[in-house]
Amino acid sequence: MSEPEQRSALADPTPSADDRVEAEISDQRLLRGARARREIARHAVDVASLEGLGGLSIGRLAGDLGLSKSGIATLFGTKEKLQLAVVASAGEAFLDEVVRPSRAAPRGVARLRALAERWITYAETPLFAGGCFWAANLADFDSRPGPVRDALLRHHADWLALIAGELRYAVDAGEIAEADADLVAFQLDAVFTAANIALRFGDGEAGAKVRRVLDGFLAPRD
Amino acid sequence: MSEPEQRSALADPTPSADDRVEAEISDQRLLRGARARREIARHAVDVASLEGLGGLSIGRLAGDLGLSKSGIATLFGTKEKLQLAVVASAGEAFLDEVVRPSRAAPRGVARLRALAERWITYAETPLFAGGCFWAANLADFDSRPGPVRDALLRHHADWLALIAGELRYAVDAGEIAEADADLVAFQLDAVFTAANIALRFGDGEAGAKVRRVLDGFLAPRD
DNA sequence: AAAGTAAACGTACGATCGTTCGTATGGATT
DNA sequence: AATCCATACGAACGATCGTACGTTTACTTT
Repeated sequence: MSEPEQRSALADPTPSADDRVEAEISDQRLLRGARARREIARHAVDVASLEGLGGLSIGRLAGDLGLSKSGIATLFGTKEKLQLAVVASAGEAFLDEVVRPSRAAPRGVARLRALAERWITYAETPLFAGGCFWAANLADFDSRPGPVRDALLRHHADWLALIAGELRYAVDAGEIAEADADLVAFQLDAVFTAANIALRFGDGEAGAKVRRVLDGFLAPRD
Repeated sequence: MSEPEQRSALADPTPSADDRVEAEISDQRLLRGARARREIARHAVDVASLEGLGGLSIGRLAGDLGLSKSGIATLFGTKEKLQLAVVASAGEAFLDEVVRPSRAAPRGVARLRALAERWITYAETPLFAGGCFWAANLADFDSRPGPVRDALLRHHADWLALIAGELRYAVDAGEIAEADADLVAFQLDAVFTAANIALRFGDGEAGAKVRRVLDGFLAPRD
């Protein structure tokens, strides 16, 4: 199984993690399974962003994808493992859509703005049919202990750490005034999440609100 | 059916709405039904704050309360009506626990602080076993059109309007510097929601974070 | 006293849930 | 060539879901 480990997927470099994994597979059977798992998980992310991870059902997925219920069941073994695969897939997509592109921008304020713009696009686009996958599921699982909750929490912590890190960089570089990076990151994430919900409820100004809040925090120091 | 109407329950005065309704009932049968409905809905709020409104099941409630499934079904007619009753009950509880007590404080900054303190207690206390009922369910239903979504949205809009109103008062009274009340309300609500999730994930400092953010917004003008 | 109505229950329905078993197929290993 | 293994399926399982029907009980109305 090699060892992908779990040290902050959001900070990890290297393009497209599971493509690399698939490239190492020589056995055609395992490759087929890996592809099938990936495709199923990707569709499941859409469903879960709409109905929630808890509302996911194997039968629903089978119907959507024209597969058999038992086929999906054998591929993932158990529903919880399916949910974990869905979380991992959503993490990959988030990495590709939001985090990685922002690395083109220089660290600090510029990268924070890039992250925000990417995030707004990510939340507005029906990439995930139901909006932000994390916002939809963190609340669902916050009172439901288990591996799925842990995985969601881990991603959230990584995301907060990513924002706080850029904020600290911006402070150290003198781009913005001294500030409690963790608290500001907390606020920014809160605004992201609230904007996602506002978007889902038809508030077309949600993106603009995010930009205005961000402007407030990233004002040049004097 | 008299006419309770729906003009911003959060702004409405008068103590304890459904007690008043019950007082007007002379028919013992209807009174019994009203009481039963109320008790079921109250327990369902707890369950829904834990598992979500979507995860609510009549059978589960029947088991918890020692009633029959069909008994509950007849009392509410349909599951959607049950969900609406649960939303209404949660609104009443929120009104009693957070909004009404804060009216003891004078309008403006003082009342905002009172609201925040009340909210922190409300989120920390296992009044609702799973934390903030609204935070748990707004995300669930944001992509699920229907009366339940509308009811949740209505409450959320009332809540935002309540905060924004106090902010405007504080600005007009010269307590705080000029600010976009709607945007600040948006941010405060976002922080409340994020703090609720943080609390659910064991972050003991969530309450402190809310206070620090609030302090930032309520700093005296100059 | 008779008729009517709402609450509460038991039972049953069709549907869907997650999971398991047996089996067939095709690639890998020996 | 024979053996092993992972994918994929059909079928079936026990459980639970929301809902509907019929009946009993208690209270109100006529």
